[in-house]
Amino acid sequence: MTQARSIAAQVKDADLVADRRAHIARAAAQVFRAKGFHNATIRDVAIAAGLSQGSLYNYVRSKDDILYLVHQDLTAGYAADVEQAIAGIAEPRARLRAALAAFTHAMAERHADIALIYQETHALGDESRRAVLAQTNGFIQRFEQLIADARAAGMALPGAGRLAADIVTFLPVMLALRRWRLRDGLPRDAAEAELVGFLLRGLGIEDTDV
Amino acid sequence: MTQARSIAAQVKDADLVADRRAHIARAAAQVFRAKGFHNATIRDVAIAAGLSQGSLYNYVRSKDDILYLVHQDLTAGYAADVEQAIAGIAEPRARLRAALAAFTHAMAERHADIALIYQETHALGDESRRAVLAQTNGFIQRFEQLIADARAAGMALPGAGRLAADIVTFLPVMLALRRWRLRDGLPRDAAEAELVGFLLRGLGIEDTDV
DNA sequence: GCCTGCTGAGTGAACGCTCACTCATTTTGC
DNA sequence: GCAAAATGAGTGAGCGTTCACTCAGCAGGC
Repeated sequence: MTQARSIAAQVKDADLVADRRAHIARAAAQVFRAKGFHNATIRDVAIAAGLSQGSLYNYVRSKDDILYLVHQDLTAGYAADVEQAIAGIAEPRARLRAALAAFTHAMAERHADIALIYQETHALGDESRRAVLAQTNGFIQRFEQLIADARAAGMALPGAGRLAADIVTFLPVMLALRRWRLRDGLPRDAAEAELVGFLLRGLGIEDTDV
Repeated sequence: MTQARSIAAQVKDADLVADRRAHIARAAAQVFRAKGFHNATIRDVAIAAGLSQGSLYNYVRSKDDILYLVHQDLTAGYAADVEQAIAGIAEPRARLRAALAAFTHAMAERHADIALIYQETHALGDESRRAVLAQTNGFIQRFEQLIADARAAGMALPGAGRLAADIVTFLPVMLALRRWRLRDGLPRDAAEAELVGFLLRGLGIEDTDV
């Protein structure tokens, strides 16, 4: 499902490669957030990562590889947030609710990274993009399952579960992509709460449930 | 509100300038959709518009100006769709419902343009971006008004109207930004209908209303 | 302890190419 | 005949990528 694309490295020490790539992904995300992918240069990334240009190319074959590493890292980041939030919860509707709240919170918290993903995914090469979308697809399917379970436990969702999973994993992205407008509105946690409320009503979970 | 940024032209005939700019915007949108803003060259745009590079620069000062024209044109496009859809409807809740349906349909219909906007707005220069966001802001405020009217007429919206306007003008964008996933799901009109239904439930409008 | 040779990561100047933008000249049309 | 508009070769800056070279650290022979 989450078919990771493997990247050949010049350097032979596998642990070193993994460490450096993680480091490169963090540094590059910072640079890309600040300047955008296209305006950022390999030199910028190398400096931010504390490497020389040449050395950088020992861990990565191209600028596209770097963008791919960034995507992988960020996507894994918010997915982990959600997993952690539902780890201890068994009741299906409470579980779904917790997942929605955690995802929504992650979108607000990581807004700059999320905006980066939505702006630059199209800049990935075909192979990289496919891999990243497969990863995202896996995440959405996780919600499909959560919704199916909640439904089995009595949630009155009208319509198809597949589209519902798309909706609940998309609306919260608003907190990242509409930041220019939301900055001047409600305080962040109030906006998060209202958004989750909207999603629950849309799904047919009454506030009195659970 | 929708503060248009004025662009100085080399050519003096104002009508000619307006005509050519509209033409350039359409041609450029086509090119940008196909190759992305950064990979598209001024040459590409000039050829698509049937102009020489030099002539293009008589109507536009920079590549940024072109992207700005594209944004203006596309944003005005879906806004006009919505206006047209609600033109003859007086009852506030029916009016809101029609606006939601029209906007949702426009997002599906114009998915490639919408994806372009969301991917490339960040590539605009500061001044251009501010102008474009002001234009979008005006559109969202239109929905704020529609929601306020529907509320006065009895819609049971919980929470703040400002955020609700953000939500209803954001969720349908999913039909453009998640096309890679939705393509394999429900047929387009079924997806649109379900999405509108979700929004109405979220807003507190019962299907039995109106 | 010391010398020698080897390994492999690190370096950054240089290459080759692309592209936004300019401008001297030509064409158009009134 | 002249002002307005169109032309497209030219310019120079910028960038991803490469590669010939450096050098720290280690193994092994004596």
